[in-house]
Amino acid sequence: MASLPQHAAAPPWLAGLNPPQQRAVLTTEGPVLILAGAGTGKTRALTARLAHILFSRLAWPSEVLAVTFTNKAAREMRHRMEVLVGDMAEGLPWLGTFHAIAARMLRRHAGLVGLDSNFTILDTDDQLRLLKQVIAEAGLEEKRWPAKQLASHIDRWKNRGETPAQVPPGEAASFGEGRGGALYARYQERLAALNAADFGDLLLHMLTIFDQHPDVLEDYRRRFKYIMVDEYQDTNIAQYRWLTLLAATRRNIACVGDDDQSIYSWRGAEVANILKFEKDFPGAVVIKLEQNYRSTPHILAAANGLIAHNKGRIGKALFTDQPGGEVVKIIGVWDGPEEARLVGDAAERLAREGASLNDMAILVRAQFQTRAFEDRFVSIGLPYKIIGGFRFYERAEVRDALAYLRIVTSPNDALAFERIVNTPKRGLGDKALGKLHALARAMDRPLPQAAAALVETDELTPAARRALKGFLADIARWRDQAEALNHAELARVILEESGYIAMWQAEKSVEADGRVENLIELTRAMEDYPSLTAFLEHVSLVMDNDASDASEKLTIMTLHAAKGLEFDHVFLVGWEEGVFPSQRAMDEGGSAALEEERRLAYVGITRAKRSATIIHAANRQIYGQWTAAIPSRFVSELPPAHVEVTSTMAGGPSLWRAALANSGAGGDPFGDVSRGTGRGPGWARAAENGGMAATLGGRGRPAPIEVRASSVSVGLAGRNDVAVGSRVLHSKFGNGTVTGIDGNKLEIDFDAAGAKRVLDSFVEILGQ
DNA sequence: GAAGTGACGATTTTT
DNA sequence: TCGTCACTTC
Repeated sequence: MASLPQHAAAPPWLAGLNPPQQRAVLTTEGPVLILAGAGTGKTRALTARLAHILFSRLAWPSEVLAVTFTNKAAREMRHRMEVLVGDMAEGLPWLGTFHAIAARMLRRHAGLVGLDSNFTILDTDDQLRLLKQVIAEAGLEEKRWPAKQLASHIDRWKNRGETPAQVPPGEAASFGEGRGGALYARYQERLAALNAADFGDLLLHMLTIFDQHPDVLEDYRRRFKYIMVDEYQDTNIAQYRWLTLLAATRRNIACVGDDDQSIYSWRGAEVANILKFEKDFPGAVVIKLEQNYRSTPHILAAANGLIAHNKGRIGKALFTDQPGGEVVKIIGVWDGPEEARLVGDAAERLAREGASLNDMAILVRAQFQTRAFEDRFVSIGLPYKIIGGFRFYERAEVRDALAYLRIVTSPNDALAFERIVNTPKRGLGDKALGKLHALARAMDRPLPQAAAALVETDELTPAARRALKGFLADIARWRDQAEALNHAELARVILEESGYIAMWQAEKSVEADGRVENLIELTRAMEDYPSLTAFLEHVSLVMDNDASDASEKLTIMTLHAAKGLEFDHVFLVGWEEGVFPSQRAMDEGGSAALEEERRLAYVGITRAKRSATIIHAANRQIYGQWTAAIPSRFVSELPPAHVEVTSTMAGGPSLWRAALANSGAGGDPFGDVSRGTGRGPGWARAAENGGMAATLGGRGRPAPIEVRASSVSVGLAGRNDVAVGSRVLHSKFGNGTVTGIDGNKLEIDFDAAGAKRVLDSFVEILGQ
């Protein structure tokens, strides 16, 4: 208490903040909605606000609830707090993701919902396997009623905070011959029996506890003097209810968000939450952060102009003090491969001019678009990384390894047991496992206990019995060793002795090598945690995979994954109707979905600090079909004063102008393409012999340099310098011998990577 | 229990 | 088109 900030001098945490940011920091009492546009220093204001509360002794660190969506955001906030307030940040026990905080709470009150405080947190994979069992048990056909679909229903219900009893009957009936609700209820029973909770349960159980035990709620209400929420536009109904319950008495809640960046409605996020904030919290102060510190004026103007086409926004307009800058480039190209070539060239040019590849990103709408870029960059040797796809802890081998660890720490973890009982193969097939399941059900005991009983009987064949007995003995031995060994060491012992790592080492493929590496990395990562339990809690809640790689790489990722990031140079590719905005999204969600797609475009543009390049192709291969495409409607929604439209096609600009003026059907130049030449192999040939050019109004352009569709006949795209037996070099897989030729595809037996099919344009002949 | 075959379907993804 | 998954076949 010695040095309370003086009112006369501005406290240090306000230094460098603009007036609205300062207001966001200083308005601590009562509900506050901070509308923070892209690049307006949101995190900075949020951390300063937290520092202000702590330094001004308005609350102790343990009395502040600060919630984020991702671990990354939580980590970043904690890190910034450490810089601002030093040690005090360590005492911020309630800074974390919704799930991490809810899990922490739930462990304290688990008994109130029939769980033990050491309950396991299931991930999607466990959840799915459990649901499969529930569906099978109900006598439903798995084919007609896929577990995945039930999982998404249950997810949706949980996102809305609905227990089985609260699901609207009509909706519950829509799955499994009217039994959706019963299946949900049964699933919850099974979870309770397993002493497990899925992600959705973490919050749902807390809501149940708050409803049924007002004293618990009251306790938290008293504790949290200040509540802060990041990315408020992404909250779902359960999170919203959880927050409003906690904030009800003190009403010191500050929500930060941007309705224009709401892109997760398909995951249960309710933009409505942010739109109705003032209604929920009468007297709320609304602060808009609109000064952008990231992008140049043209980029901002383009983004503003685009998002202005959305209705139902709170409304705000970003501005910047920055001068000058380039306009947003819009480039029309012939097809996907050309798009990749163009981006590759542009990236190399920027790199030559001194830019770092780390400061460039290609943003795609959907994962399938990454492929063309990967192909191109592999062939020209441009370093790139693709963000997304499988995360480290979702990989099968990592999950198997974790199951081994789980079965050692929690003897009754049936799901873990089931996962690895026959991995590696121990000769325990369907028959043996069937008996095991039957016994477990008859005994009404967890699987591992049934296994212990089963080996004492003659039920199993001698071989199976021996195998199961051996496996149980292994587990018991590891459990004993757990006390003596450090947990990372224990993990290594387990992976060795179980034969698990040997199983992958025995397999000669690049994937298997990668898996072995992942297992080694896993045991290494364990060393960063004090105990096995701490590590397991970490992996169930902190599923991110920050592969820190020092080398410079161009980033390829989805628009969704790019939210919150920034790059000097951004390439926005595939801006075609159907691709972006996504046809599927629009089919499913109508005009609301279109607006969300537009917000996604807005997020994309606002990632760019110095340059934004939008590309659209006239022809695109989707699911193997060549399709003529017209430029995205978003292209024509960009304010003309801030963009420059070009095309790489002869006679292009005028055609594209026509397309821009009328991006609907009728007048677009590519309508002719689809009618005139159809699709498939014929297309490529037409392009080759000029037939395509003719349909484009006689102004031909050279055929695409690299038509690589495998449907193109050998004579067109195949190369004649390779033969079976040729030694070749591939930029990704190294040296190998050609074992077969199929058009422009080669079958190659790589020395290191094994047999693969690759495109001939990717290999270099080494001589016979 | 491995390997081959045919049907199917295919956004966005965090925890 | 291509990858996944369930199911057949040796």
